[in-house]
Amino acid sequence: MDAAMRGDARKETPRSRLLAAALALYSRHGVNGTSLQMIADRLGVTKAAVYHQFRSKDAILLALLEPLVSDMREVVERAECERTRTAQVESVLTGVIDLAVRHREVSALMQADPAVPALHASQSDSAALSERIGQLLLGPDPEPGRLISVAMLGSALMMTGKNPKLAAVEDEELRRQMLVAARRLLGLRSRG
Amino acid sequence: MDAAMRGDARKETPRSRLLAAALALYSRHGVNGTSLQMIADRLGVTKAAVYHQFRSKDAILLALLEPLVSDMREVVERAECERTRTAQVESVLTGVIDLAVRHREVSALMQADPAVPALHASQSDSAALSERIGQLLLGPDPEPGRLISVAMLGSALMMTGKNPKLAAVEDEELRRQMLVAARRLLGLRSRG
DNA sequence: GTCTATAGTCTGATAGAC
DNA sequence: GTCTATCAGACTATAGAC
Repeated sequence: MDAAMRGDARKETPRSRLLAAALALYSRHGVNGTSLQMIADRLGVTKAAVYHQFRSKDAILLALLEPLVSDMREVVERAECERTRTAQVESVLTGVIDLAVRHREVSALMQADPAVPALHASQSDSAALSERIGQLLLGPDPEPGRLISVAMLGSALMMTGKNPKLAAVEDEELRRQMLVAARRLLGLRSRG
Repeated sequence: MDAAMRGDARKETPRSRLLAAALALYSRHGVNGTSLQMIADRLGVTKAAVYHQFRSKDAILLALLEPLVSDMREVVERAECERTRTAQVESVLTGVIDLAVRHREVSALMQADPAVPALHASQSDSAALSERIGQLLLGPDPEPGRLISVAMLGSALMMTGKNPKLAAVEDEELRRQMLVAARRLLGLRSRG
């Protein structure tokens, strides 16, 4: 794999440092509550230096969301290939929990920040992926109770990683416990 | 009860209309994504007319949160008076679900909007109430699994009401189903 | 890649007439 | 209670020197 690196995970570049700073500020103050000046100040540079890396503020948000959206698409498509309802639910549940844990902050941002739907009105639609995840968990003709359980699960999975009390919990532990709790919430038996 | 009305529920006043407009905009665009001009436009008046009702933008948000914060305090204080752990959990769970359903939009705002913690740094602290709710649900020396279940429950309860798929569900139905789901999530037996 | 400087717009908030 | 008019400051974004 060469210099074309995906997302922000590869190496310490000016771009990746900028994305990390932006994510921290977006998480705390929201996208609309964060100015380019704040991002520049945190990096110790000027606004113009920020604009050298990204052509607009939207582009920064898009770059932050892209790895998560990409992974979401993969999870959804894999789950939709399963042939039994049970296997679909199992696949999407483990997949989404894995996402939510690996991309803790970005998940909460995508779920809760009003700037995200405003942005994706024109871009690769995260809302459509969330919708497909919901459908996979709901199945056909869901009862009201199921509808409500799935709605609760959606918020819980995407927002929980942001909880400061869980900051010290390691990924594997968090993933395992969230899966157990999610199964209880949906009324699934634990896997033997 | 005379003209001194609490919150926004009492009657159709200019003030209550303004709060309703602000809540709708805050829910969709976030507090920081909503300008006073947008609120004024929605009411068909000018910004100056808005400033006649509220001395600042913060004051509008504070007025929106006040009824929820007040009800939260009542729920927490009542639950803390219970003498057994089981009764405490039962009390806080039913109380919070009732809140979250009655104040659907405001609950999501309080839980997720970055403007709320920024505001309550100086005002009657909703964060402290959320903390006490968490403590009541956790109990002393919680295991990691319990910690994570309660974190998930917190997000789920406060955010679920905002879900557009549940907009048509009536309060009583939503309350009942959320209680059942919350009990499953926490591993409590359903009440006979 | 980073800077200074600035354009043009919108922001929250105020003053004062009606 | 609502208006017009205005303020000072912050905002995103651009231009061009180094």
